[in-house]
Amino acid sequence: MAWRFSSDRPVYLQIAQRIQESIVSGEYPPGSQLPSVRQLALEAAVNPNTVQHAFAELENEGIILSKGTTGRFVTEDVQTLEDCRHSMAQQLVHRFLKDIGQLSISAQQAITMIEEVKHEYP
Amino acid sequence: MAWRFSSDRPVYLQIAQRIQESIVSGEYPPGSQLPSVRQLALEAAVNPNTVQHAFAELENEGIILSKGTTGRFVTEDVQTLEDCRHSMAQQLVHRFLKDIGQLSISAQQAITMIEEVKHEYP
Amino acid sequence: MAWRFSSDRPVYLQIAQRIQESIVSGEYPPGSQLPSVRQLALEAAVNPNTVQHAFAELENEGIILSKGTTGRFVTEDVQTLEDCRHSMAQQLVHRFLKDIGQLSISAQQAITMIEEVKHEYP
Amino acid sequence: MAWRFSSDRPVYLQIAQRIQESIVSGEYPPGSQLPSVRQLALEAAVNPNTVQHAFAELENEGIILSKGTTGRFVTEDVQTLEDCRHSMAQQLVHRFLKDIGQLSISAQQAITMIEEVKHEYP
DNA sequence: GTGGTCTAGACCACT
DNA sequence: GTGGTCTAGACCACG
Repeated sequence: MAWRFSSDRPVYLQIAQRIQESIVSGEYPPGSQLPSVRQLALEAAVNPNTVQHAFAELENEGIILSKGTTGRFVTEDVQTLEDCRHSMAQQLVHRFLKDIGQLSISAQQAITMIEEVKHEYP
Repeated sequence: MAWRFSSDRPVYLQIAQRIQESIVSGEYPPGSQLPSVRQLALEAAVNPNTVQHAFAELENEGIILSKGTTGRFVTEDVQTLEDCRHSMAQQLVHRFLKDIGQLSISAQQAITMIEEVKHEYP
Repeated sequence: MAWRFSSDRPVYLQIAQRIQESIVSGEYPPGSQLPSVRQLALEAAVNPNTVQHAFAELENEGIILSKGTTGRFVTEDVQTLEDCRHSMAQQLVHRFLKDIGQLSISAQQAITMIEEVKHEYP
Repeated sequence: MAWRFSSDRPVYLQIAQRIQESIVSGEYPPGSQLPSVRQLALEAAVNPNTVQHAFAELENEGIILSKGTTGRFVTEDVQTLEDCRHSMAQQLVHRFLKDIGQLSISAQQAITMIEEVKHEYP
């Protein structure tokens, strides 16, 4: 079944991000093989070129690498993956503080709100 | 200039949310008049019916009210607005904790990350 | 008139290299505008997508940047350009020493040969 | 496995050059027999006539000679081989100085760069 | 069957 | 007119 894409960002970036999320969340461990371009294209219901573009993006960031005709693999460089995870997290934090700031809620107040519900999260 | 809408939710809800954000952020103070359906429809480049639908949604939540042919106004009931602001904030908090949790980052760690950057936010 | 491409490397890389050479040689000074994708595609007699790919490569290296719909420009960061020039030169040096080494000529002998003809070069 | 040829020069010249390189690099010593036309044609995946043409070129330069039906042999005239090696080397030197000159690097600077890395080469 | 490259042509937004 | 994105489909080299 086709994936859902929002229309405000390029599809290839959304695909790249989904793959990236799958990688940092451990779905594809370091060194493991990723789905093929064609398979992902089928799954996401987009053109193979679009998936290629997405992979190129991730290869550029160094978190995946292409082994010629064998397929694409998650990097085994755990440090790179860790850096990636950290930068994604920081991005989420900044976006959160910006969004909640527009509701006139300070970072300190946000922390308080998190304290109140944090028991619901691991 | 047409607004940008993501394709995964009804446009009228996205419009409603934007108006709601404008209200709780103080752009439209309590008791103030909102733009007309036609003006908003023009601005967002959507059908006036869609804006109408969005307004109905907000009226339903009680944060705006229609004064017949005079136009639509933000409620003067500060408590309602405050409730709305609070629920929006809580929604942001939960979504944030869910998203960052997928990066294997606990709520406590999230707080630590916020502490580190909170000086950048008011 | 169509450019000439060797068949042993991707066309988009050859285009990227030609542009890069034009930039470091000063044909396109720092901050200057580059030809448009379509114009280059016409000139090189290739598909616009191929030129796009070439530009993306250079943008990736940071020596050019895209100003939205205004066009593409050479970076004004002279240091980046200098780094680029230096790395290209080193690449030439290594390839030269490798090639001439296959003729059983040592680096020292190569230097001697250059000394003998260097008056012909500025 | 077919050889790779660039499309900007006649294939027979490219084959001639490869053979020439193999000879001056010592792969085929003075007086030794060269592979047959048919074998080379197979190896390079080209028409035997093309290889014939390449051999004629080298025969013309005097670095190989045909012994009737026995096959083709590298000349035993070491001086001819030496001349050939020298002219190939000079060609490399001139091309190197031209290329690196386009990066605004003088012959003298080129020598300096070679000095810095020459320990990596025999 | 894999990734990679390239073409042809389309649509979009305007940084 | 610009860059950017996307589709559809083709060919290649590699094992």
